[in-house]
Amino acid sequence: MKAKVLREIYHRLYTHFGPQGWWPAETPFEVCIGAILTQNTNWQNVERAISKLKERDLLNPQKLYEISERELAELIRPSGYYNVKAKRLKNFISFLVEKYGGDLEVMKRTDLHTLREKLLKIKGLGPETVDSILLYALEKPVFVIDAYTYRILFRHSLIPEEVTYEELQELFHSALEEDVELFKEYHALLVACGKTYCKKSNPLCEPCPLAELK
DNA sequence: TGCCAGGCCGGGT
DNA sequence: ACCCGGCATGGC
Repeated sequence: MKAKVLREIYHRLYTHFGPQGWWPAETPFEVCIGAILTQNTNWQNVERAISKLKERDLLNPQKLYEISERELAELIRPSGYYNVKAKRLKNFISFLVEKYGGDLEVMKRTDLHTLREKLLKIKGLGPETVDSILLYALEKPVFVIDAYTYRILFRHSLIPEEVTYEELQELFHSALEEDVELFKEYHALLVACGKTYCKKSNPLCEPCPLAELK
């Protein structure tokens, strides 16, 4: 029932927006950094911050491990919340360097469920950030839920207002084939739809590519 | 100009 | 177990 609607939404969005080819980053490590920097923040601002790190050739685990938190905060300033985010980046990078030698390939080999639990314990990483890292940097079959996912489904009366992250994620997991590329593309399409139409400032979602869902 | 953006934490009930 | 203020920049 609901599973069919979720597949229908995917096809509608794919037809409307075309392939998204997410995540916009050159390396898996860059995905991790972007996932933290984009917390409640416009992607354009994140790009500025990442450019600063690239300019100085600092976009790798070892360099960011060695740099001071103050200096890091200054570099990522354009992304907003730069003090808290510098701390959050440091927390993640320390974990990566100290437990996995700074190697995402090594991290990738550890059991998915326990890895997710460990990442969630890092201060500053919540479910969306962790799942973005798992899906887009580590290629794990985990569906990412974000504000757009919630808003789009809610506006189409497909979920109750109080639905939790885990419940919503379970909805997608049970409705879809366990396919990393599908999960990546679907989430990216929801973001595209949210940015273009399903905005707070456009409460009626006009013109909505998902109009008259059955 | 004010509102918004691909969250999450910590302190208070 | 919730609820809510705080965190901050840049674009529209």
